[in-house]
Amino acid sequence: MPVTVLLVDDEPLVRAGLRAVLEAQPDIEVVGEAADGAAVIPLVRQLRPDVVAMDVRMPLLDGIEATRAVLRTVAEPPKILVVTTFENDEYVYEALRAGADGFLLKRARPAEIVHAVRLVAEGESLLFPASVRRLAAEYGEGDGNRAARAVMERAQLTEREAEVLRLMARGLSNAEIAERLVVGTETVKSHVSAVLAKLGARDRTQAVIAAYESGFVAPG
Amino acid sequence: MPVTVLLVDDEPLVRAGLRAVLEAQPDIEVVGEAADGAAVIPLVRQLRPDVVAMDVRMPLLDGIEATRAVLRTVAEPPKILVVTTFENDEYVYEALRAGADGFLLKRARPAEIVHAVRLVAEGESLLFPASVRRLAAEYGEGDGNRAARAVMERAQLTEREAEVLRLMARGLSNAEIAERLVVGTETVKSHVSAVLAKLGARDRTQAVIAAYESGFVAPG
DNA sequence: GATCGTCTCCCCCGTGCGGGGGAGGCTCGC
DNA sequence: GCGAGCCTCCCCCGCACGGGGGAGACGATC
Repeated sequence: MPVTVLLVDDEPLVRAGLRAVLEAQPDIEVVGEAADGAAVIPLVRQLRPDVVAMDVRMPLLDGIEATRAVLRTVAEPPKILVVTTFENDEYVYEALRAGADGFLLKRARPAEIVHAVRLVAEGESLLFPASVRRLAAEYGEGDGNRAARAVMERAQLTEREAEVLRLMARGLSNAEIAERLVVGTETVKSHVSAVLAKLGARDRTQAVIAAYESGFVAPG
Repeated sequence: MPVTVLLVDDEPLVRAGLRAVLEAQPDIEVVGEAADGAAVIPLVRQLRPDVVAMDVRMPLLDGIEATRAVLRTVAEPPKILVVTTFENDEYVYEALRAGADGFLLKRARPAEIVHAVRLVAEGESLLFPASVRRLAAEYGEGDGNRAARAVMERAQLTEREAEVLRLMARGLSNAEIAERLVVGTETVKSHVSAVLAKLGARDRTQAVIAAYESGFVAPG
């Protein structure tokens, strides 16, 4: 059974782009489109998508309000993936507070977009740490950090995973972590993979960046 | 021609350990030992070692004063590698300010110790980022950070290398950095290798940690 | 008793990474 | 003119890493 997606964006071009990227995957199916947040609720009720890819800036009802509305009124709501255009970062953590499961920059590569859809469909919350870093760097203090912190809290790492992430953030290799925790390297690899998936990180470097950006570990 | 090393530590056991580790390498030769900082200067003049591995805490003349004395009085002074026992972190950045080229925890693995000696012998300054992180975590704010910052300043990254490190700290892969800088991936690999060598980092994750710990990049 | 989540360990497999070399072209300063 | 430093690109090579599977043991929860 494929992952079903509903696209919500006021720009037809963006919808077409997302559709092209997602439908290229055999396990993802775009079941509908909407041009405004106001149209989302009936469509969600009718189509029962697994994931809603939702723009934040839209006329009538923006992505944040639409997210709140969906989560408030729909039983077994879909996962909400907030799509942002890079300029409107302050909306991002608002959306996360509203209950969105992750966000994504429009300028992300196709592979990243596909990855994001699959991850939220599986119930993982995510962000791309590098994206947060970029946002934070370009729009003053605070917001990017709050967004990252919000995602880290939502990441729901288990105790063991958090322990592994802390050791990763101290520069240890898998073998060294295994030695430290007195377990096998395969076990460590399992935990590392879980951490990467939950944080939406591609590799251990991005995971460590997320740890710093979110305040999970602090410099100095 | 092998790298020649002078060992300076008041504990014979530590000297014996360092000697065993270093002499196991065909390209490293321990040419002398001293039990106190006061004996260092004549020995340096006589033996002309490439590297002095110096403990910080010693009777009569500590490692910091000994470092200052050597650099002040000897022409073409050797590289100074400060060996610390983990408890005395506040001495570390003092030693770096005094002109030491790097430091090393006694509990480092043999391979790391050898690596450190080779690096400083080649003229690179270094530290082990994970070690700094550890120090900083265990002894409040400031000191570890200052030590890391001092090393980062001493690392003398070129403009290009600094640019590459910034992109590494945003989670980009070598291929992505190459794309961004409009150069080949082999070029990026060269820069990355240079950054790792200068920072004494084993992999890109440790380099990013060093970047955060030193304030080279800042979270939020 | 059955289910779920966590922690543990195992397999295969591709590839990005990093070490080890080398080399040409460029600018700058001596 | 000549070297030093930097940037660029190339080769070979081993390995840690990470994806994608699966599976057993344990405790908590239902």
